[in-house]
Amino acid sequence: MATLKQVAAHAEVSVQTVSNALNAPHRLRADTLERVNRSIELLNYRPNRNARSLRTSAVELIGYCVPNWPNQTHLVMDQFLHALCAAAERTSRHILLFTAPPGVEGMPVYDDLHARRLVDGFVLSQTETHDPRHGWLKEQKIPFVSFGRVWKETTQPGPWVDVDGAAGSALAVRHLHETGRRRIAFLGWPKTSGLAEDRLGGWRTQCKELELPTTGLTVRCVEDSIEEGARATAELLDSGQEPDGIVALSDILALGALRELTRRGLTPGRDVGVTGFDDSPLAEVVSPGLTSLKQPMDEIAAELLAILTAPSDLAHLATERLLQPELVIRGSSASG
Amino acid sequence: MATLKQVAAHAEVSVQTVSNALNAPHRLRADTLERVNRSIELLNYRPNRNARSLRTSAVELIGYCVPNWPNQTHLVMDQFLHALCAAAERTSRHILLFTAPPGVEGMPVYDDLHARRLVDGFVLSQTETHDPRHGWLKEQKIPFVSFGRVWKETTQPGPWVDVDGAAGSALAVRHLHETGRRRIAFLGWPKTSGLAEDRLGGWRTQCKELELPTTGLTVRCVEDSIEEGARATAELLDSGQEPDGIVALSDILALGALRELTRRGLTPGRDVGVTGFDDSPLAEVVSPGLTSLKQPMDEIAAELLAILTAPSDLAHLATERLLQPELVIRGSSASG
DNA sequence: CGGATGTTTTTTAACGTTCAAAACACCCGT
DNA sequence: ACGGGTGTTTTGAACGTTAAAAAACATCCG
Repeated sequence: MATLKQVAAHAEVSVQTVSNALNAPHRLRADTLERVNRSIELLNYRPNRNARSLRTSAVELIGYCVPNWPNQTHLVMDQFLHALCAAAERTSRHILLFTAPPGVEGMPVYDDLHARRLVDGFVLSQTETHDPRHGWLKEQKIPFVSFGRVWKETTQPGPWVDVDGAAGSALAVRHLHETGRRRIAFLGWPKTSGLAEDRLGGWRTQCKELELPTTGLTVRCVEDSIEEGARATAELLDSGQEPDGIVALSDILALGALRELTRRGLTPGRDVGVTGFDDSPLAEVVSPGLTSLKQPMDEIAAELLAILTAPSDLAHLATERLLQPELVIRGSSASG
Repeated sequence: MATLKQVAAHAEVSVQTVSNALNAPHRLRADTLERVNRSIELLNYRPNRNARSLRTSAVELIGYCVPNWPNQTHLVMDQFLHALCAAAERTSRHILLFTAPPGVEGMPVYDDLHARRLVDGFVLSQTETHDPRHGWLKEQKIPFVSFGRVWKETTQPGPWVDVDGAAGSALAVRHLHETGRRRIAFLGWPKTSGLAEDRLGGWRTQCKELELPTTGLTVRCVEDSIEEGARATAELLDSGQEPDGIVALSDILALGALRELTRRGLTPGRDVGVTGFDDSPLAEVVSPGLTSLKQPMDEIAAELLAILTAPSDLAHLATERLLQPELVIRGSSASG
């Protein structure tokens, strides 16, 4: 494995000159640069990242804790990871995975990774209502950025990127309204989830704006399962509210809605329009296809990395980014 | 951030002694060790991994290419990653993610990561029929281990760990047989997939052994979707073969089967037993729950890491490990 | 007490890179 | 011819660690 020294010897220049050829080529005379580059090419030289990191004390690795507790966002985690990786690579960084217990128990792990210089900073996701990580990391002055707001806190420590769930629900409501629905229900989760409240709020606001009814049109599901979505839908259909549209808080719940509708001989998309959230692989694979709100993963990842890798003198700018989801329309909400 | 030097000064020993306290404590006199450890504790010292890696030329990072092409195993990717991470950490290693184009196009990326010393080696997954990576990496003498065999090759370059798909199918068939089914069908994929042939073979062999019929009881689905699974199931039901059990090659296809059965007024689990593959999160969340073959992720990850981190003098031992899937029984195969 | 033996600790020299400063080369105007 | 600038290249030191060798220190035994 060639080193700078060997390249330098081959090109008959000093070691530093080769280093400059790579990191500050404008400093070299054109002919020297070319000669050095030829030697680099010829010897198939690649800089040793450990030596570089030791010297510059920047490892260009970003830690991401791979979640293991069961959760709704798992179905799109691979999309997120891929986007995150790709975005990192665009700034010549990489993602380092690790596991940590949830909550404050996990903090030593974050601390350790940073202290041993395995990572420069962290991307947090799976943000929870009283997530202790943000405050702790900020206090330790460890760089991080959060995918997802810490809900119910008036001001959140540190930078974040999130998707506007309220706007997403509103988008779904408008779409169902445009396709002729007038009694649009919402399948949600208990109040404890900030995410759920956000999406619910968007549904309510948009319904009000369009002068659509909301009372009796919301059901809270106790867990994120197809079964529970079906049960909630049944409850809705039996309540006499006669919904002709259903905005579900997750694709899984929406799948439950589809199943219950089908079971009752109703045709999703024709009789009742249904939308889900997150545009998981399932949405495409189910029949009729499930209309769903796609999170702009590439944009999210790009923003996360932009914030994390911003030079520290700009670190105060634009550290809170609320991105818009996109409605992917499929058969489940075909014109009614 | 404390360094060895500072700890050494504090404990009034040489730098090397502190290093030894961490890497070869048996070499120190008990009282010295204790004194050094106190200083380490007090100064909250953590070794700088870059400096260590530079010196020892081992980074203790393992590369894993995050797949982006649509594929059946995505639904359990998060489980796999979590298991892999945890296994890596048990040997004080970590997983580094990267993206690369599929096939031979991606080889420069692997090469680069290794040459720049970002990783010690690789875990490959998403193994394809004519996967060029294995041969290439072996030729380059870059350490790797494959999750999944390269199919249709008599001898595969390099070590691998895989799950015995044939045994899995056989397990499903035996289970359906034990619960009273006698006409067990198989929902598969086209012949081009080695994985599909493996699982199909297991079904056929086990059926023969139990003297169950096989002719006319297999359908090949052209893609891995619920729709296609339902279509195939319909085809099966219309063929006059009257299957009372269905072994599906994936959870998604099995879901299609469940849907088609329900649509026809048949009760999955009572009238027809259905099993899927991979025990994705869906299997649990659907109703009735889907009986499915769980891949032993923790064991897989542990084996992958054991092979990858084996001292090179043992590298020839046990580098091919075929693990057994486990049948997770749920409502879809309740006693007939 | 002197040496042999074994244990513990220190010294020296790397690993491969980049930073800061110094050295060198060249051109220009006076 | 000389001082000053500008552009290019080299020198020396440092980043924090560990391997190998050397040195220092104990211990034991005859």
